[in-house]
Amino acid sequence: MAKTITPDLNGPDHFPFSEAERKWQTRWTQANAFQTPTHAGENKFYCLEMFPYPSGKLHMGHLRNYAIGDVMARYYRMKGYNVLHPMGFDAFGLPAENAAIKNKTHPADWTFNNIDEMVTQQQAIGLSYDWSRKVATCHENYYKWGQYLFLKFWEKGLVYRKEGMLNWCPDCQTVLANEQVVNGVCWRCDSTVELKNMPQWFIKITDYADELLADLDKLTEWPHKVLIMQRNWIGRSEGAEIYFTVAEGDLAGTPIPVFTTRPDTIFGATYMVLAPEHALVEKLIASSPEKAICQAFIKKVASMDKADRTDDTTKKEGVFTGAYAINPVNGHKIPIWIANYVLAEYGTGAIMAVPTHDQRDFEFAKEYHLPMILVIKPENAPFSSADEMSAAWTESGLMVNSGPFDGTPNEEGKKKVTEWMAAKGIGKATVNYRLRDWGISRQRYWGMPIPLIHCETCGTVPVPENELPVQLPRDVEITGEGSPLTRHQGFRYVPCPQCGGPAQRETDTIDTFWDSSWYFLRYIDANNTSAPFDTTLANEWMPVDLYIGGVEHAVLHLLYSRFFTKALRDIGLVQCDEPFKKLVTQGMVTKDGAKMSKSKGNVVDPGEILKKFGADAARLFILFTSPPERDLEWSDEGVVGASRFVDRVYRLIHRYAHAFPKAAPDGNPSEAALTLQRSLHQALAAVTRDIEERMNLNTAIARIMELVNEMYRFVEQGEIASADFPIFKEVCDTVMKMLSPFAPHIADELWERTGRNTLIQEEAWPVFNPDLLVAETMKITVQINGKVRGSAEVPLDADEEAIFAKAQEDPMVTRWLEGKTIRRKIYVKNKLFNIVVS
RNA sequence: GCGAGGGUGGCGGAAUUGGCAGACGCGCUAGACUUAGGAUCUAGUGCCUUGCGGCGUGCGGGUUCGAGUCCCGCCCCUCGUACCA
Repeated sequence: MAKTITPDLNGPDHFPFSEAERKWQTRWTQANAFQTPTHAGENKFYCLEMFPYPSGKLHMGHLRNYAIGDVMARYYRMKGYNVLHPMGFDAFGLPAENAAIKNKTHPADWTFNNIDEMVTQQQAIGLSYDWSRKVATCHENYYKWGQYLFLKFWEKGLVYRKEGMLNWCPDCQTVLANEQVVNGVCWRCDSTVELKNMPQWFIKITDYADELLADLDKLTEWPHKVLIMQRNWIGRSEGAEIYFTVAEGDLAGTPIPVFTTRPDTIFGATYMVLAPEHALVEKLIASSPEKAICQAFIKKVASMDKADRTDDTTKKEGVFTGAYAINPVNGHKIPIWIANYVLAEYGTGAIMAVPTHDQRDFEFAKEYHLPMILVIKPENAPFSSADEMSAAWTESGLMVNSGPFDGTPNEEGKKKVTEWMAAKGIGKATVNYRLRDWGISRQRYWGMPIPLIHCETCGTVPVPENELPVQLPRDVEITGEGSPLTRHQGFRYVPCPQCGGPAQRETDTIDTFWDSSWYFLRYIDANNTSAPFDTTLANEWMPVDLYIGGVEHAVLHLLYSRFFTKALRDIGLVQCDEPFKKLVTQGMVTKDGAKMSKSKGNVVDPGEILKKFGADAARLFILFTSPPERDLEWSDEGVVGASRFVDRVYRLIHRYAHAFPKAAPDGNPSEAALTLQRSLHQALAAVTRDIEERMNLNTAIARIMELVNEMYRFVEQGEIASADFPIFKEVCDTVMKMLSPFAPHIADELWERTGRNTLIQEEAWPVFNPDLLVAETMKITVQINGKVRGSAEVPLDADEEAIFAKAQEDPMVTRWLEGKTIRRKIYVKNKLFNIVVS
């Protein structure tokens, strides 16, 4: 009678997750299990999830984001990498001020309380962060260095001040953020929001436009979608600036530059259009008979909010100014119009209109009966003059009616015309960007004070480095109207650092995107008190190897961070050109097909799920249900499935745990055990590849589930032969290890139950044995005319003849071959055998 | 309009380079057990057909021994963007 191992069926049927979570989270903390070494060393992996705004409550999107990051961090730790996996809080911003008004709390108290609550929730998920590196952007120790970097940007000439358009509520007497303008009216008092010109601080991100665009090509591990969004956002277009001039009157000869991407059509410019806000408009209409009509039109356009004005259902409208311009290439006198379809912010705010070759100009010209001249004529054109055109021709063709350029292919003409104009001094080649400089001034309290002082005699003076931080005063009155800092006498009125005379502090705070543009560098050296971060350490750890977050940050945050990195490189603080090597944009978590939101009432609180099913089940479900990049539909039933799986694993291993310590080789293992061992190595190979190469965490989990199902089939009889037990133990141990990045609590719990006194995460990620991946025989699918009709079990690497012979033993195959002539045999090695018959 | 992504069972999703479509999970059906639980276990579960078999990856064509996968032409959905001169 062979010796056997009997299961202990008295153990618990369910994984006691509450106790286990408490126990292991405490142990991990006590052991400093996730503390990252200061230096990156040979093998480093910087794994980062976008830090949250501390609203006080985690939502499913957070859970998903952190679960994905945690699996990757834990996996690479087991692979022997030094893993930097930090967490922090993007803690400045408007909600804190709103809460302050609503609840009569101080923004600082509200924010720090929320941070504490969120940390508690994050810890409850079992996330493996190095908490000693936690940052909060509203903390003095952080924003001191944000101010320091601001001064470095200042020295580098990247900061300037100019008038900028802001949303202004005339009733509240305050500047509003774009988000506070709802359908063109103030969110609080419903009065119509005006655009107001106010001096603001800007950062010269446009200096880096070309590099930001060109280096997108280096980001080979970013989602294609994000690269395209950034490319469009930067919006580079090559073209020409052409100087039209005012034809007559007081302003005669005054240049009106236009930007065009179609210099080849310049001979077809039959009128020009200025944006209603164009600086020259007021002067042009001053003595015009059309003055009143123009002023009414300008007022009408100004009162429209931007969304309405740019809506594609809005009709193109315009009025004649009464003034004329000279087309510099042919001296033609053309009328100057103003119209709603020309934008002040793009190009020069003025266009030359070529109705024959621009659809918008075409429609406008038809509407207002403006002249048209055909200047690009395609071969076999269905029209021979402008009158016959039913739409603008925007494709290629030969230039006509274009003086010296007649007959030139228009693509060639673009360059030739530009050179010709440049030689005559009436135009030049130019590159235009949609990207504009970054306006960073915010007339708010809860943000980083901008470290500048305005002195009547010295002008704008930076706060000396040794006086940083410029502290955000606590004793302020927050009413929601105006900036509290302007009312704070002690903060506002200070002596000039240069001349000692009376001066005023800048009372604007900085855009919170400033804070989030360099936090990944601070994590590297989070407790440094003499610099924002140590450059040597930053060079060791950067770039972030894996950055995970929502796609909603595709342009702003991710563009600003890229810009910051490049600027800091030029300042000499880091070496890398790009901050994030691989970017993963996780999909939304939806319920009933819609994004979870309070207004839709479809919010599922992760806290409830954690309480009910435990952290491991919650993590497994959210990772298993959808691949990271796709949207995830929440299902209450689905999480039950994950919880069942956790219990299944727990029961299976727990029942045999007693035998683990004394497991020893004892005779030859059975065929069934060897098969199980082979499945293990196949699963391990697949899981490793799924995590590391494809980041398909859903299929990785599926493979582990499959293996566990097979283990259950193996132990169906309950007893395991002693000879088989070492293999069974190997399978269990590997399952625990493979599971540990996904479900760390149960992994450590079972690791302990099976007699270990180490943490499972200290184990190396198991390596599969290629020799164990394949069996001695293989099953070849047999097709006849491409349809599966049978199979052939043959020795490994059997040749074609052998397989064909074996295939004919299958009665189904013989039946389908009967009376047919074999035309062809196709063998796909180790996979499939197709017999073509007729 | 433009740009990008996607369309596979009742549902979420698998299918690595063209090679057994539907892994894994949910749900459902039947049964076992029972301290009656959101417990556990067993069997089944794409559609049509009594069976043989046939049909099946948005639609229509094509290439191929073989197509969810490649090519051509459509349709639909989601996201981003929006008069960018």
